[in-house]
Amino acid sequence: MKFQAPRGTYDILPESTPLWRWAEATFHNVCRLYGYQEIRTPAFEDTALFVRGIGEGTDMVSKEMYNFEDRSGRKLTLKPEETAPAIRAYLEHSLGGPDRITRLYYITPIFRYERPQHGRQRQSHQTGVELIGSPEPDADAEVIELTVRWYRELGLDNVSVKLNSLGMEECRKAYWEALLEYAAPLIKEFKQDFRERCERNPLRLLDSKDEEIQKAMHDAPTVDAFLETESRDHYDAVKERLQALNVLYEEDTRLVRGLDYYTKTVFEVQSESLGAQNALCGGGRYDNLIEDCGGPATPAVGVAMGIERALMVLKTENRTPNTENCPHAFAVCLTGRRSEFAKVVQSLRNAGVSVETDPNFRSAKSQFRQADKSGATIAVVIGDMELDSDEATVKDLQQGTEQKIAMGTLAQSLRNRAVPAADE
RNA sequence: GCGGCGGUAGCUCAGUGGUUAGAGCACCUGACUGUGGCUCAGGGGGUCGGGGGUUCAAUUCCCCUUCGCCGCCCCA
Repeated sequence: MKFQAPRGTYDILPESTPLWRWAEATFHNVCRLYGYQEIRTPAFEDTALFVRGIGEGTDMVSKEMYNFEDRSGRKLTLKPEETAPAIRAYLEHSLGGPDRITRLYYITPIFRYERPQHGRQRQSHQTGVELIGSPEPDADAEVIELTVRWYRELGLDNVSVKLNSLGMEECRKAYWEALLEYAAPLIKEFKQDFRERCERNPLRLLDSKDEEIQKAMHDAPTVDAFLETESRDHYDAVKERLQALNVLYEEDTRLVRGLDYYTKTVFEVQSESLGAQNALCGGGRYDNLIEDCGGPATPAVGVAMGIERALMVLKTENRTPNTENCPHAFAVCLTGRRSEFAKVVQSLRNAGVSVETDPNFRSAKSQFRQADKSGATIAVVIGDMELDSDEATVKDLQQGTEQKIAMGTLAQSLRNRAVPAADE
């Protein structure tokens, strides 16, 4: 085999596309319940958009981006996330304003140059929403509740949200310093690369999986002590709203997200069935991003959910729904008069009956075998006999029974037996 | 980017330093000159991931590479 999908990419084959369409359809429906409108943006953007939006020091920007130059030297990047592009489009087309509420949602591939492993690809797919224009805790709660609702619709009904508040810039700075101060005596013993990471973002000290570091940081100061009143009140109100809505959450003062733009609320949903890549989604408030992208100061909150990871959990928990996509009828051709056969099939399709055929016109046995395997519930037999008598032979593939039906009423008769069409 | 494990048919996997590399499932054909699922008989399909080395001889041993998996980092 000469060609294969590039490293970290993979094909979604016909056996699983119905599952994907189902997952996406549930997301479209959930978003509609809240009045979110879909947005689709290009696969690539100016590199600077991500550097600005996500933060220069983040791993995502410093080592995970697919950067390239086009023929005229423009610096471009395959999008590693959708929030920055969505905000760019929002500003570029004036979809809202600081005094208006704008609700956007998306389903998109994203690209990150990482070492692939289970649950982590170089191209993956995310659903997500952005609620723009509200500083209120009710907006945070809406986004979190929407997230949980999608998981529930997918059949993951016991997800628990990890919740934290990072506060605003001032308090974050103070907290960073306190953290570094606490860790100063320990930090010398850490490995070089980890030390550097801590200098870029001391919050990294908190969520390391290294046991030594975890032990050392056990008694480290936590953010909540540093939250200024406004963030404190906001955080309390978010929790109160979630309680009112019966959304389960766990406070986690160690919850840190890898993107610089978050302010105040951050949240994540995790699953044990995922292994090391245990995050199902990540989100939070980003009150400064829009201004940083050149727009007017506008508060916003959003979430991004990994489609692969949601499907992985369904799979490991054996809860994938039955989403097969079968033709309704299989037309068996037992005549050399192929044009006449083709016209019968066409008339059925014109009437909305899905019909599969064997373009190779193999033996009757073979065509019935194919009909069986296609999943069709009905075989329509068209041979010389049928064409001459103007009556099709219709076989029920489950029962094995046959009957003659006049060509004129064939389509109507098949439609009456039709299973409900797959929702599109 | 770092460390560890792996790659034999479309899929799941046997196998051996030495003739034409196997099984199950899947696929195709036939047993019925126009009838599927069950059964039976036959058939197609593999550069043993790729390259190099050791050897009289490599799918098997060694090195490199590629892809996957696990962990770290990080994240969806």
